[in-house]
Amino acid sequence: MVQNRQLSSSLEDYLEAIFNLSKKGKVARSRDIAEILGVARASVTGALKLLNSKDLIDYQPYGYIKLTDKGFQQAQSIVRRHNIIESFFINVLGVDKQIAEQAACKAEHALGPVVISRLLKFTEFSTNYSEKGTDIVADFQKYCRSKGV
Amino acid sequence: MVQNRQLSSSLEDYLEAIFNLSKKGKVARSRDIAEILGVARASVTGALKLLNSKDLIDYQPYGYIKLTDKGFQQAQSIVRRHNIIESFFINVLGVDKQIAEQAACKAEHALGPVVISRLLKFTEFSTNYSEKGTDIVADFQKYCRSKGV
DNA sequence: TAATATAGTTAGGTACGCCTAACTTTGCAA
DNA sequence: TTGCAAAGTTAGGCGTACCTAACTATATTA
Repeated sequence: MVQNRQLSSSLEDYLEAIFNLSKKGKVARSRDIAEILGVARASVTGALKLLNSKDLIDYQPYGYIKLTDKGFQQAQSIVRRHNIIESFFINVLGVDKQIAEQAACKAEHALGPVVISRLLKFTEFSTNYSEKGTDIVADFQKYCRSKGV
Repeated sequence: MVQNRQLSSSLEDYLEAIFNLSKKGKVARSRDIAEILGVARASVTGALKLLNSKDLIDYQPYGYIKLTDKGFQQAQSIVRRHNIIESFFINVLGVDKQIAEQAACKAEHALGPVVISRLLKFTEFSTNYSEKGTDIVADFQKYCRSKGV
């Protein structure tokens, strides 16, 4: 293990990809990580070494890639952030899933805990509000259409 | 002039800082740019050369720093994005100005035009909505307080 | 089981964005 | 007007995050 300070955006992306691949019952494979992140296989190897040295994955050359407990925790919290943002974009702003996903990938590295927690609350809130006879989301969509967006 | 592809986040920040300094009637000075962005003076020099080569500022060593028309346009659109995001954070999410500013600085490089335009619309919308007897913003604040956020 | 395709690694290189240290230029004050 | 502090530049270096090319290990399949 090497250091504990914040992961770079890039390493967060690798960790997230590993998490998402593992979730599908599959073992995360280097090839797939490269594919998902759009980088060369050699770049994945480098990242795996770093994540390993930070004790976030168990990894040795040509071996399986497995999240450690610590890595799993951290990946979960990254994915959670991602989902909060994506869900806000889709369910409140009404952005297309594909664009929302893409935007969430980038924004998840930019938004701090305060904003994230407010976004979550806002998404909850607008759902609750809908139940009380005032459908914010629907009205916002209407508003957008009326403005030609 | 060298190339026209998208500015890096970093260069956008420099351009934005120059714009903001110029706006205050002041000539943008290297020292101040360094201060605002929290980088060494030498880093500013490097960035100025790049911005100059991209025809976004008029600059020569030891000379004044002035935005070109093209640079001004681009800076304006960067600042506009920034303001849309910051305004949404403050006026809809109810985040503190200081945190909102900071978050907007980062998010402005992450969010694409679709999301930005929706954020703008949403901020407009929630204001309009307030005028019609349903104050979303106030209700959201209440909701947050009730959830202890 | 040997040949071969695929996965993964290593080595070496590039671009970017920052840094420090040492230098030059500029501007102000004695 | 000179001389010193501040502003700005240059040179050189570092870390991150990529890349390609060439290699090694693993898996497949004939």
